[in-house]
Amino acid sequence: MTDTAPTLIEPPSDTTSPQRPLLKGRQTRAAILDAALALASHIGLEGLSIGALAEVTQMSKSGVFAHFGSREELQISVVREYHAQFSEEIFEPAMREPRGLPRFRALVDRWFKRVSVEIDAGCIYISGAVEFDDRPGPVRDALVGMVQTWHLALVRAIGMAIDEGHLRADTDPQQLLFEVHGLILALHHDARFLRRPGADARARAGFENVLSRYITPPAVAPRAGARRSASPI
Amino acid sequence: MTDTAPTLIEPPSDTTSPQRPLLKGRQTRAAILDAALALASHIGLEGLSIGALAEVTQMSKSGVFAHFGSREELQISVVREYHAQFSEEIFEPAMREPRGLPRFRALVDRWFKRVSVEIDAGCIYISGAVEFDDRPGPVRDALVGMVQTWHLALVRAIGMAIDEGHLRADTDPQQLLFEVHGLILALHHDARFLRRPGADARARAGFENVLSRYITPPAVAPRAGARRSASPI
DNA sequence: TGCAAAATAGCACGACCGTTCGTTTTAACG
DNA sequence: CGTTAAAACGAACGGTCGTGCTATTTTGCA
Repeated sequence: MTDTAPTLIEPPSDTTSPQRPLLKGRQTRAAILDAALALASHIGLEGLSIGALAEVTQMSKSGVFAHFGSREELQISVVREYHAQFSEEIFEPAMREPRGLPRFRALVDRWFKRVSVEIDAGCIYISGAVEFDDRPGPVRDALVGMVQTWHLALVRAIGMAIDEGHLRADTDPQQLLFEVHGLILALHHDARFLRRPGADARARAGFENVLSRYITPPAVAPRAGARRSASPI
Repeated sequence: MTDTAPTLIEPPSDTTSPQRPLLKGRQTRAAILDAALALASHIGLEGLSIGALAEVTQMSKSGVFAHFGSREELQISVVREYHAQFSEEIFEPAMREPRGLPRFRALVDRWFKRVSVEIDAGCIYISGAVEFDDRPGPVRDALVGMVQTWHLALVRAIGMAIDEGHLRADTDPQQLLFEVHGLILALHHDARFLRRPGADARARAGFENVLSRYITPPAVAPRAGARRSASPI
């Protein structure tokens, strides 16, 4: 293990040395993948069609197809690409925050932004989860693996916040994650589907509400059901 | 307005008098719709195909098709059918509970059950929301309308709980709904997609957590003149 | 029982799907 | 340069899709 920047991505088991084959074909593959990601964000992974992709990229169907070998491999590549972007835009910057509550807050904050602000790019983790919850196969496996990786990272961040004393010692990290994840999903639902304007504020208010129950009480006798005042935020 | 049992369904504007055409065709239509509902629960509304439906119901494609006139009308019919079942199994029984917190609890409890226990029938409101968040048209409109009807019913129930003094007077019904809806979505995600065993318990624990923040404090000096009855749990 | 209408079947259509194959263009490199 | 392999194309295949037609069967009712 060398000392690299934190990432959610494990190196792809590097069988072929990637030094030589950096031909021009790679960059068209990247362009196709970009278009595929945008397309899948709108119509879903199952809606991805090679024909539509060829039209967007101004290529022939067979030209697009050759880069992936099968539609399923294309879908998996899109999932991996999304994972990479997700890691780069959300996980890695947040990991530069100090461990504990600030880092957890940064993770959730960027997650909120990603789900709500990005109008033209629905979250593939969310849409994929619904599309593939009853569809076994490699695509579903890839999705599950990456969602679990991301959830594990959040649980770790919560654990650190407990260790640092920012969150109560009896906090159940999985339960906290469940509740926060619910806010993300409700935000996605209200913003994208119902197109309600205030969804972002609702999610953030909900997050503060959830957090207030897990944050360490300042210095009060721990009586159940008691209100708590300000704390290290 | 006659005094009917409470329902989420408004009468279908009855242009053609439905008295005569109660022929045998109606019940095959109902059978098709049942199969379509089961099919759509697995592969989604977009995955519904008339060919697959014909195979399941042992009919010809054109025979199935004739009952709806178009695929889109079939999808809308499925949404309406789901809405009717949802109203019958969740809304109507819960409306027989006493108004206030018990009724709201009953609504949420049955909602939880519907999303988690029913293994072979994913919630079409949830899958439809993801499938149609970027797909304008009559199907999306129907989905949005019915989800909003259901949410409105919940907001009304929350409002009654506030009026009854079961919930704090400063409760924001929309915010409470947002947080509870998040728990539903997280439950759906964890149970159906990740197939985590404890999702149901997490959702219920989360509900109690959310509720504890909105419930009227038991016997503290009341600031505003809000009436309260015996602690309704 | 007979008749009209409703319900279903059968067939064909154009469009799009993923995929294969052979050819042609393009890019990399000595 | 020329050579060679990679990359892209074009056409075609079998298949499924939704949707029109026209028959044929079935149903409800006098």
